[in-house]
Amino acid sequence: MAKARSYRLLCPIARALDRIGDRWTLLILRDLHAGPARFSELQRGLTGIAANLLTERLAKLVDDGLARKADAGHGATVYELTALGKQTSDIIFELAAFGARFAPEDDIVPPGNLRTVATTMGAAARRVATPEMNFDATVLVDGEQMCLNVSEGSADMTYGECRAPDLTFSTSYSALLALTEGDMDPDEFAANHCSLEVRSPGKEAEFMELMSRITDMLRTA
Amino acid sequence: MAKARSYRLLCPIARALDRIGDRWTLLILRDLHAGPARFSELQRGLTGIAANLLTERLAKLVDDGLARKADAGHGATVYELTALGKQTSDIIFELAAFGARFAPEDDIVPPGNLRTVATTMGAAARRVATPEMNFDATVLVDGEQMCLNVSEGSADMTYGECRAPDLTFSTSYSALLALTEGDMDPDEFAANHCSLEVRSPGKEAEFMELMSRITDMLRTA
DNA sequence: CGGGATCCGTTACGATACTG
DNA sequence: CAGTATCGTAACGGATCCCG
Repeated sequence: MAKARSYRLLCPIARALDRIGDRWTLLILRDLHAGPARFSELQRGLTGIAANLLTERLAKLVDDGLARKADAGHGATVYELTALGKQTSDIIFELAAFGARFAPEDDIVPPGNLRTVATTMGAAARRVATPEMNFDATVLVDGEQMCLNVSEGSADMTYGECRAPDLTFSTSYSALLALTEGDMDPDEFAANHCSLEVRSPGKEAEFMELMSRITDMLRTA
Repeated sequence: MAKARSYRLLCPIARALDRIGDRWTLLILRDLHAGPARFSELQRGLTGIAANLLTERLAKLVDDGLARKADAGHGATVYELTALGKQTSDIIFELAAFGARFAPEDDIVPPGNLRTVATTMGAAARRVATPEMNFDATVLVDGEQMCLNVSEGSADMTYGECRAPDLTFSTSYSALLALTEGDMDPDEFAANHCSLEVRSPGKEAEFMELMSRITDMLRTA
């Protein structure tokens, strides 16, 4: 592997950046935080990353112990975070919270999948979940399925199917964006831009409370 | 200004990285978090950044509203963070906390000044200060002076002189490193590798408690 | 078809030299 | 002191090809 450009400075921030500061690396981590993913799935979510760069970045992440290759059956391999890699969650969240302060530019391109949404909401949920909250929910955004598990003050959001959800929440990406950018108020969102199918009665209050805290936290300042 | 490489993705993390994700930018912010700095002071702290890159990055930070040029008197100009730029403090801290998990490599170069120490300790202090703590301290590391202000649960650490410190704390960078890397235990540090000169009696307990919390938080895992 | 490797034009970086 | 100018080198981005 080519010895990448590195700061090699005696500073913890520089040491962190030597591992995750390269172009694309943090966005790859972002998608991996939504759960294990195949090469092509990552490539799709990162709209426009060159294949060789994705290869190179993944190799470095594996080499540094932040990710690993795993067998997903059927001869397919997936990349997933190691325990060390998962510790980047707070960095990812702080970046998302800071980035949420800026309105999107005009000529932006939407990501090829919504792993970014799962990661951002999951990291936010981890910050605002209370010990009393306890549920599993399917979250559908534009038909893409994610699974939110909350228990004992901890939260985890994965891109993909949910096994035994207490409820299913559906909405659209554009409505979520309008909500966090302050272009739509929460009542309007709750009334006309999402739907809730409850399987375990009583859980919907917990869920909506969490959603409200998440969007508060990610609102454009 | 050359239109820099940018992700232009519909994702808050990408929006953040479009502003602060370029090489060197986060390290420049790191040094600016220690207080206003002149061009040459930044250049020294970043050991080896090319002058044109520093120029370019500073221009972009100013353009994006994270920093500004200010008059420091005597015809000197300094760069300083804006309110928006100060909001990167949590990102910086999370990077430092993550980077602290890795031991320094062998062939690293020490920074030209200790602004990195001021920033890292300041960001950590902001996380662990309690509302009961209230003091101003001069911190001397290898003779470089920094000023730590703590009041009402908030904390701020600036590189430079302190006006009316309640106490003066002296130590060396190598001792601090050994402490956070677990190569020296806190008692040994307190006994033989630092000294404390107290001006306002009673404040030293608060200070040492804060120091202990900071090093706990930054200890290599 | 998924998971890369290889090639090549373009852009950014890094070092040094130079200027107001 | 605070940058600008220049230029060789390394990284990126897009495309194409390879292999199971």
